[in-house]
Amino acid sequence: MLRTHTCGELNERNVGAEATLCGWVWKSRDLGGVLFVDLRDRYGFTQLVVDPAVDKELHEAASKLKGEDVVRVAGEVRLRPEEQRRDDVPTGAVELHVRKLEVLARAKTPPFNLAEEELEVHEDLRLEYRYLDLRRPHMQRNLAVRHRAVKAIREYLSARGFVEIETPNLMRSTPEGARDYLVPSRLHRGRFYALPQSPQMYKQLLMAAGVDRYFQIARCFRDEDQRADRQPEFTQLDLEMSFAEEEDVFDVTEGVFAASFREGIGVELEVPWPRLTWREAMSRYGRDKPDTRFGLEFADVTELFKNSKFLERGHKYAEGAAFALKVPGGLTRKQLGDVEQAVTAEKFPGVMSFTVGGNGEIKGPALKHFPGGFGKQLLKYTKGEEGDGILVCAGEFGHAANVLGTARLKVADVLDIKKEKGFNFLWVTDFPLFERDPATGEPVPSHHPFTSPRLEDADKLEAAPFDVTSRAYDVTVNGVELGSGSVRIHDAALQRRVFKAFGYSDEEIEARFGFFLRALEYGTPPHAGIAPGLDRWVMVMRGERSIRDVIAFPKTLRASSPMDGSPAPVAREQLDELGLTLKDEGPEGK
RNA sequence: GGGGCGGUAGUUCAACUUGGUUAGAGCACCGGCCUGUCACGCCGGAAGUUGCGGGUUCGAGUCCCGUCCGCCCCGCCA
Repeated sequence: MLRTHTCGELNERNVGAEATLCGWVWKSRDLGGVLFVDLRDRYGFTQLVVDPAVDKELHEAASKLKGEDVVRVAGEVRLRPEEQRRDDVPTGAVELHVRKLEVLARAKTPPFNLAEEELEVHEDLRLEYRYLDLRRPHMQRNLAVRHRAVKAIREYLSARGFVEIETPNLMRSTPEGARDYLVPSRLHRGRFYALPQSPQMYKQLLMAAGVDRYFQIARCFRDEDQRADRQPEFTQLDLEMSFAEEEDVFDVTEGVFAASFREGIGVELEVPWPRLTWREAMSRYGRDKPDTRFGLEFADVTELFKNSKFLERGHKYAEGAAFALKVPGGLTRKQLGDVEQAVTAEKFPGVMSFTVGGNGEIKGPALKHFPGGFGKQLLKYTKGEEGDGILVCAGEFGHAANVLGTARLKVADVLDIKKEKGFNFLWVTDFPLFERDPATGEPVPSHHPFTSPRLEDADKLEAAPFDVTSRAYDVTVNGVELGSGSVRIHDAALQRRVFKAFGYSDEEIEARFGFFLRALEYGTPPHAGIAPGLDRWVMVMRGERSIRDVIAFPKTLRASSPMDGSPAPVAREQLDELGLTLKDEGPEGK
């Protein structure tokens, strides 16, 4: 190695020793005589001292160093003068008095300032020069935490008998679900592979293969519109267990998260995690991924709206419900305006706003729509007190809950009560197998078709699909959905019925899933699993707002890469070889 | 597909509300001074197709239209 130590390593114990360091010039302070240079690498930074009185030539060379030059320096480790020691960095007590300097690589002036700790640079610029962006200590830490988390995951699962197995990245396209990324085949003209949206069927086939306990740090691809927490390619911890039920998956998942938080950021998670049924989550928080770091729970006031028009409007197919959200101390006019704006973005139904006046009198413009006893009842349900605000939303169950859920999050936002109060992990269970299309009333699957219904509900699959509860579960933390899983169907006949209930014809079932059903006919054990998204996982660990900050080379929201210019046009010959012609060249032409 | 925010010096921002002479500041960069700094300090300098195209106007960074790029949200993500 060109170095004897890293830049984060030297401390009091090395005083008097000779050391050779390699690293990037970070910040330098030229006092005219003595020159200080902070030399940085992945491990930290060390202050170099160059004294012209010791070596004039060396000092001259050192004073020409610029930010991001890569150098190798050798010298003696000395204690800093007493009053100049820093205890906020591990190397703060010492400095290296340079005797030899070698420039390994010169750097052009970087396009943005790497000495700034904050990430506040236009993101397209950060992505274009990602290798510079990643040099910053903050990003180095993100990469390191991710590595430690993955290492802990592998160790934890391996110790519990899980086997890591790779599954194909070139597979058959399945038009349902997310849009596939397609890969044309050269050897089979006109045919295409798809990149996996998840290894779902493969891992179930591994259960059929007797693997018993499988996991994979799996790359997944979905060609859908992006968000701060969604990338075209992302990583899941995919795992599956045979002869297992919900409790077994919960136990392993809690264990693997606890291990990763311990190893990754030194945080001890409390397990087991609380559980909420989907219905409870919706009725109390208006989300299937509730942020429980603050209260603001709903009161169910459906009873007050019985026989009212509010429950009939906009939900001719589904069950109506009404919820109330008490805001202790109320909201200012501006805060209420912000909340209302957040809610109207979701269109209907609206949120009614009331306030509690002196001697328990309810006030609000919507009051005129209700009979006299309404106010008193509302107060009773919400336990409102003088000065409180009460927001109410009534309509179809899911919509009303969701709209008030949006209001709840905005209220927490404007009152600034979210903060960072640890990690509130939560299981959400008992999802309905089908949701209702609000426009048509038709059943639409709320999970993938391999999710087992509760066996006692299986009879209702055809007659009353909305009454079927699935054995699906989500793991969420602080309002972020980290992953979902389920007990799977392992019986071919039941799987066939569910495919049909999902609306597939016999022909479609055979063409797309025939091989899979066949596997189920050869003795597939009961099995269950889960697939938490690793990017969000690490994002939450690091308190980042975007998964882009925990991915080394992410794409922009438009799925492009400013650094390498992908996606890019390809040569005509490449298309010819694949038997492809373009209908048009796209907006960029060529 | 829809809505919102943004794009001004290498960079982070100001000037835009109310159109008006030469578009400013911090950091970075270049030059000079400075021997214990750690956001070193002081003096000076260079640095701009105001994303791009069009329009209105005597005059546009500023107003209007279009377009590109980035970010945030809705739809979408079985």
